[in-house]
Amino acid sequence: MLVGKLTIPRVVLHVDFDYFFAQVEERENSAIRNQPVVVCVYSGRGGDHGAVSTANYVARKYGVRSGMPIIYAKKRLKNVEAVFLPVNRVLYDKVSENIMNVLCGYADNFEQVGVDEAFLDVTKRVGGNYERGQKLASEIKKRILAEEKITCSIGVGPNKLVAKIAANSQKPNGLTVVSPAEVQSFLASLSVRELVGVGRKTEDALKKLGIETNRQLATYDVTELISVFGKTLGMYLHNASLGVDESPVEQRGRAESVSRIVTLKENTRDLTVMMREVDKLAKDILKAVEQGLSFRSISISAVMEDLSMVTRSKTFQRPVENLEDMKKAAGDLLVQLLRKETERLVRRIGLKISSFIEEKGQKRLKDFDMRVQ
DNA sequence: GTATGCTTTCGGC
DNA sequence: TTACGGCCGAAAGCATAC
Repeated sequence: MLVGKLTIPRVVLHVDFDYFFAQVEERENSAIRNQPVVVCVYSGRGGDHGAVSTANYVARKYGVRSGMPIIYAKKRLKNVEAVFLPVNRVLYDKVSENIMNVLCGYADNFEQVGVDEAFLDVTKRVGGNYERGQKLASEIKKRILAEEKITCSIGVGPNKLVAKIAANSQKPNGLTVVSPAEVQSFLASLSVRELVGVGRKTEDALKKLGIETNRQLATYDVTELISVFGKTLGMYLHNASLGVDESPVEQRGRAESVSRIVTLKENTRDLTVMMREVDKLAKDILKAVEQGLSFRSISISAVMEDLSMVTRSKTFQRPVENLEDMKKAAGDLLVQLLRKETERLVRRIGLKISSFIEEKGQKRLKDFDMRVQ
């Protein structure tokens, strides 16, 4: 108890850019502000084939959602003057970079998550004070609006888990502060599904124990949880339900995987046609991977005509050396996959690499440098 | 048993 | 009535190691 009083609580911010891609488009053309704006990924099949990436809140009012087929969104907006735009990743990435640079300047520790989210540990600069934390969050919102004309939603809490749930609780343009004293009552009534680490299966398993809310999870016997979910997940669930999360805010390293996927011109089972695409994907992936980095895992995925996805992957003992080896492995996996999938046609084809390792020469040099210092 | 690593599928944006 | 991207990391299921 004494320790608790002497320890300064952490102050962590989760910043989430509101309906990011569509908001950037609104910014670029303020005339569309009050109309439904739907940012789309058009596939290579022409017309309105493709899916919705992001929609602004005006469009959401009409039921438009991320991942929805474009044609379906159009139906919902047929009586309204709506704006459909193709994704412009180069632009969004630039805006994201600018904002991330601003955010970075406000943090003791900074962790970017994807293109439109970040965690900031600001404990030191606010002296563990939540009123100052709230002020800082408010200042950050103003600054981002001033510099980049973008609104965001911020959650403030004693750790990443609570900060993220807080940010999610009020959108768009929200600011939600959950001080350490408020954590338990804030979480109590929320579904366990809000916790990072609880997917559909875990949710179902918890439901079987009669647990649906964090309150129920928090009061459930922890040894019982461990006997059902194992030590790691059991302890995690217990702590998370109480808003306890010690994971540090820290800069992420490189991505753990790099993948590309493409929609075929038409559904097929023709290996030659598919390998032509795999060749392009492989080259594209290698271009995107930094020099001196190699990988041990290759995965091929096929989205079938009914949109179900099937994947095959292989992890090698030694790094994959070149494009030829990569294509060979991918081809073997694809053949393997098609031997199992004997009926359905393939609609989309994807390739992924993972299990990255520094190349030997480089690593040794780095280790040596460390040692002589 | 639990931890760890690999494979496959899921889900958020 | 149907309709459907691209990317990432998380989740889940398993096999094997400890």
